[in-house]
Amino acid sequence: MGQEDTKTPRERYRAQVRAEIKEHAWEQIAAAGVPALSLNAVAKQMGMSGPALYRYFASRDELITALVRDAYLSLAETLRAASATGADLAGLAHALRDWALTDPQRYFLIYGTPVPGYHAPEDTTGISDQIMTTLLDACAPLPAPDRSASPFSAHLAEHRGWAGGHPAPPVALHRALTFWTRLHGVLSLELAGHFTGMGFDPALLFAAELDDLLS
Amino acid sequence: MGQEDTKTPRERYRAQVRAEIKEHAWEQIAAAGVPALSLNAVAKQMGMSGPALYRYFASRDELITALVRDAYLSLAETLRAASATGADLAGLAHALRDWALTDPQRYFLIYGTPVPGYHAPEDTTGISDQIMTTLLDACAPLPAPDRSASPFSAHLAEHRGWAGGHPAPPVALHRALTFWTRLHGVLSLELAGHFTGMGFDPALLFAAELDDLLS
DNA sequence: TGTACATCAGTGAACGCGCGTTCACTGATGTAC
DNA sequence: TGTACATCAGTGAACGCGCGTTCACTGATGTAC
Repeated sequence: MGQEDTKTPRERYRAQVRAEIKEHAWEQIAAAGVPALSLNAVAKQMGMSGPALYRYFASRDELITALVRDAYLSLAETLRAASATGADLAGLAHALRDWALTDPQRYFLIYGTPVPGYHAPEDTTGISDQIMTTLLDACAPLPAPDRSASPFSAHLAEHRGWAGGHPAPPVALHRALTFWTRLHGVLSLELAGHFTGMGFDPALLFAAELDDLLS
Repeated sequence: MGQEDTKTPRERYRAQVRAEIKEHAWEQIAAAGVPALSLNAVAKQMGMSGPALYRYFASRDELITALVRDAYLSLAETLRAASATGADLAGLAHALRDWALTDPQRYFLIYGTPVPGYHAPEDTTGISDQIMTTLLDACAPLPAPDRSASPFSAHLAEHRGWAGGHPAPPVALHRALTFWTRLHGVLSLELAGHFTGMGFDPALLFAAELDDLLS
């Protein structure tokens, strides 16, 4: 029953073409957003005929699902890698910001406007658990904030299912959550261009929010 | 040169049909998002032929632009009305949350994923100025926060163009900005469904963020 | 090493669809005398 | 109050388009003996 651990040339080729398709799909998304993603356009860009792509993705939706999963994985891996090289919470914050600025539409594919009917594939919950674990690991060693434990921290202590059994204290749970929501708040508005023309430096606002999280 | 102040029946009729078109457009957007908005589908829903809508909107883009402006106006008016009835910053926060929960896709039409090419019409900047003024009015009378003035507040003091000449002190500018970004962070993640299955109560998280803003 | 066969990537034609938008028109509503 | 004319809302046909997707096929790549 020994399974072959080396991929056949065909398998390698398939994986490579799949990757190339996703590459071009990302370019299209970056240029005009998800709604403009078209299988035929991707095929044309690759010098192939439209139907050829159906050897690699069963449908447009399956391609998008693969892109969503890849985006999630990329973010989780980016944070995990930063954490592995000794980054603290501030390091994670900047890794997150850099990742988001690299490709705003990739960020929005995860955290942007949801399509009312669509539900993300199930395995993304596992990946966001992994992200949460990385955040909680970075929050746990921090000293408790100035203010005494909030009522919401108490609420979190009783509803910590999302932490996946992580032994972080309530204040760490609270901090990880606000790390997520506050930085998302600043980042998403910045990426969407809502700060342009306002005059201040978005990077400084981000830094200020981060500072507040660490205090 | 006296201009008639009473609208002709035809003008009244036109305004009413325009409103009805937008009404149906909102229903479609609520059901399947902006990309699914189709002039023909709206017309069919109204029992009209497709081309008839071109008497009221020059193109699909112009209809969307009108919807964006209406959404902005609705939010600004909601906050202004709350403020006029004596609401403090906490009152504005809850008015904002209620407004967003009423129609998530309307919220996302303003603050959601941007379409790379598209730029909002210019008059929206005037409306968001109005929103900012309402926020600043509510922030001005609050006592300075515990922590001393942050470096970012100093930065804002020198880059206060977005405040439209409002005489609020730097800490108020900072508070109005974080009011916006933090509540948007919590709200947008909640509306996008990123909290579902996590176990905690999004309303309590919102309240906790608001509490922190007021301290 | 060479031949016979199976696998499978990619093509081209075709389908049905709904989209935004134009155009020439009909018929009702409003205006002027 | 009645007639003649202008305005304009709405229709139906039509255009061109690009989409996702299917299908029967060709030809190259890999496998088995």
